[in-house]
Amino acid sequence: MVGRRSDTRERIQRVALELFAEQGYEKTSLREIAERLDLTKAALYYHFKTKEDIVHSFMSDLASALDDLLEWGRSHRDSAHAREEVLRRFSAVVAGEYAPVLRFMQQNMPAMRELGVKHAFAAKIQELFRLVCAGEDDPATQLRSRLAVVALMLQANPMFAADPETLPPADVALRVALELAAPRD
Amino acid sequence: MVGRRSDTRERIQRVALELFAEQGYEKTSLREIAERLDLTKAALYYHFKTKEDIVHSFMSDLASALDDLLEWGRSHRDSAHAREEVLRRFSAVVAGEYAPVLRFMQQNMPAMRELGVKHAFAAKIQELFRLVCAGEDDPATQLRSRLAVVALMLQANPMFAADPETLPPADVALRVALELAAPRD
DNA sequence: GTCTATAAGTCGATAGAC
DNA sequence: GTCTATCGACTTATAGAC
Repeated sequence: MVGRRSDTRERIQRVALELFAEQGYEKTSLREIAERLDLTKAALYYHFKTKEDIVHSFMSDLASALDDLLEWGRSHRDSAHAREEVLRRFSAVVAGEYAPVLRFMQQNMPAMRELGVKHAFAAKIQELFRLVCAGEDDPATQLRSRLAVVALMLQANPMFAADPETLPPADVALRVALELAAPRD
Repeated sequence: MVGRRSDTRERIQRVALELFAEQGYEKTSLREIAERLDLTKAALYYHFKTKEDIVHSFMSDLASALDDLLEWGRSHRDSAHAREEVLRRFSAVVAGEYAPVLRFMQQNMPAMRELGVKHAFAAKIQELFRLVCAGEDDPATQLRSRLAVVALMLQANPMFAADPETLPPADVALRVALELAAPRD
């Protein structure tokens, strides 16, 4: 609030995220983002140094949220309850305010690679896998643990919804994820 | 074999598929594809009318394979054994010769939408979901059925592999998919 | 079938006025 | 903070020689 003369910067972020996810990063031009906001390209360049900079701005927010999550997970290792809580918190991240960012990523993997943000994100997801599978080395158990995480991420992807128009409720995805990560009997 | 003067057309398809999956459809120029094959752009235009045409050429091959699969599934409805066989055949498709096409799709969803091939593919996946979940309407059961399909599709996506460099063996993915689609006890 | 050359357009980014 | 105007570097696609 303090010192904020206008919200143009955040409006650019929101519109860019939406268009990048819908049409793809490369296919979305700065001209199109500017037109949507009744601005010119030059105005965009006042708020962001480059087109890539817009992506970095919201990717670093997500990275911080994931780092907090992983830090909590690391400090509560080797507890079944903690593994469940990690899934719960991850579900809250991907279904909450960061859902548009998750959607952008799933729709723009090649762009993420070129912008140099894919590797860092992949590393965080890999650590999440390790926290959830908790040292189990049976390949099937590991795959189920990864699917638990995927079940939550897929909430941001309309393609895999039951009804293509309506994403499944977050609590269903969380319940299925928890049972996938639970030890077999 | 008969009538094939050269294999240039297939070499273009293979290289384009690889580059599209790696760098993205928009980011890959016809110049780059031509250079990789020691050809010129103009030579590409002899074999394909447009850049979009290259994509359509391998997407229609995959569509035929999926249509065969769905046709078989429709004619063997309401049998648990048939539902398992559908998953087995789908696994063979996505882990076999069509794996590069699946990988292209997962990396280029926005491009697929714009090329007008996304909707047809999404419809086939939705029908596959319906065949696998076999009329169950419990949301959790439906989500598990979708995850069975996703477990198989993810074989084409290195991001979700246990070891980022090595995709999990197809038989593990199939086994987990089968148990996800099986009725609960 | 493959080439050279070029048309026609879009893009990201910058300079400088206000 | 936002504008107009522009630059240079691409891109897809075509024409026509060989």
